[in-house]
Amino acid sequence: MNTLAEENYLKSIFHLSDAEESVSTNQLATLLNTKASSVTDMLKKLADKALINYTPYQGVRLTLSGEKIALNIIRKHRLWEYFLVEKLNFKWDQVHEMAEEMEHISSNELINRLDKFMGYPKFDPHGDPIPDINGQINHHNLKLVSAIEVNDSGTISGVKNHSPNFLQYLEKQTLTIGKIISVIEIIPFDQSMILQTENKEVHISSEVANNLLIAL
Amino acid sequence: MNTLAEENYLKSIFHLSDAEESVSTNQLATLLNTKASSVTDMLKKLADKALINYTPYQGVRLTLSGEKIALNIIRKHRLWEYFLVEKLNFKWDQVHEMAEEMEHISSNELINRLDKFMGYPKFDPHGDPIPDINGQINHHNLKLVSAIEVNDSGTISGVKNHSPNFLQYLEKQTLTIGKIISVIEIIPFDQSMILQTENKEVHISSEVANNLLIAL
DNA sequence: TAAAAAATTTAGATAAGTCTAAAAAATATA
DNA sequence: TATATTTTTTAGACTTATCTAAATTTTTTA
Ligand SMILES: [Mn+2]
Ligand SMILES: [Mn+2]
Ligand SMILES: [Mn+2]
Ligand SMILES: [Mn+2]
Repeated sequence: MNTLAEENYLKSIFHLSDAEESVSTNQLATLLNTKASSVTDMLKKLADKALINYTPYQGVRLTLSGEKIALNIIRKHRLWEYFLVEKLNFKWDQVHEMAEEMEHISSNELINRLDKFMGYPKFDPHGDPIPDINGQINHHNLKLVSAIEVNDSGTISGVKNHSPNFLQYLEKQTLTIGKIISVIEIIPFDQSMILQTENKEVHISSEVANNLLIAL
Repeated sequence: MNTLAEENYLKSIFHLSDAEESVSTNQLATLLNTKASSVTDMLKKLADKALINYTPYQGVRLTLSGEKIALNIIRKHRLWEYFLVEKLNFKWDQVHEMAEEMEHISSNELINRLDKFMGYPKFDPHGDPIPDINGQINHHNLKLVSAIEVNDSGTISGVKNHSPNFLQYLEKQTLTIGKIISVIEIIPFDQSMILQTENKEVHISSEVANNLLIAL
């Protein structure tokens, strides 16, 4: 199988990938908190294993088999996060680091039984979709709160930033997954927003609005 | 903290330790499926970290802090095995390899919550006692089935061998943890034994009797 | 479009954990 | 108790994943 380091690279390439551009060495170095030269070494290894398409200086894309592995790791990560929150009563800001370790437990039989045990959840505690056993993801159409307008309302459904600091702040403002909000006012000076939540008015900065996802 | 390899060495030293003798390099090499020279290297490292007392050529013993770490890993191993059997419905012969990986998940908060979630079980699926949060073990007094006599009876409470082959055999003979048996006859020629189980008579070899533990 | 800047790769080192082969120490045996 | 055998350690090498510094390629900018 693949080493822990290889799995982390594949997952990071997946997260950085989009339809247009390929993923650069520096993007990976930043995300993985390592040096560009280390990334280059690993890219050669992953290319040898046919998990990525890599042309020196041209960045990298996952092959189909690389993407399959990445999706399986993300599936494991999100199912373990769900387990930690729903079964062991952790808060949503406490589970990411643990899941970073647990996602590398190799048994697929284990993860499939865990999935069943929890009733096949579709989203993790941060609103991210959980890939099913075949790697299928249930995308839903989310917008950044910063991109909606006064009087628009909807359900908070995801976060772009997963840092404990941010998640704890949202918790305090009752801006958590599933909560319904509407936009009362947008301050032109700094693009900060005044929101109506289920129980109070909340004033959020544009940075916060830029990292919060909503289903209209 | 400690690496995965260090944790596995500490656990193995613990399992091989007894009151009298210290653990030898070769014993460790055999159990860990590695070479004696590799063991020597690691023993130096663990001694530098004050986790073992090591004198070249004289074998090794855990220090108090080494033992604490070993017991914590064993606690994790056995709690995860319990989880896999009781919550995810694995059989007792399927869980050891998975637990070998899961015992290295670092969070103690996680394992303590898992313990609570499962109702603080005292024994793992193989009858082995689960150390509590302070490393205390609930020893109970078990005898090898090979050491008891005709007409003795008791409850099957543990196994010395954990191989899937052996466990599957026991399952087939309904010689599983908690079952009550009594000795009908011991064949002098080969020390094999005829046992009365709850629903049938079973004839077991002396090898089997030597790996099965009973509470009288 | 040539020079400067930025991004990426190569070269050479290092640390952890393993190995084989050889040397040294401990133990068994005659 | 000397010699043979077994056990253990040492020496030197290899692999994985990382690093720094230097070289190379690409991109930007004047
Ligand atoms: Mn996460
Ligand atoms: Mn998540
Ligand atoms: Mn086990
Ligand atoms: Mn067990």
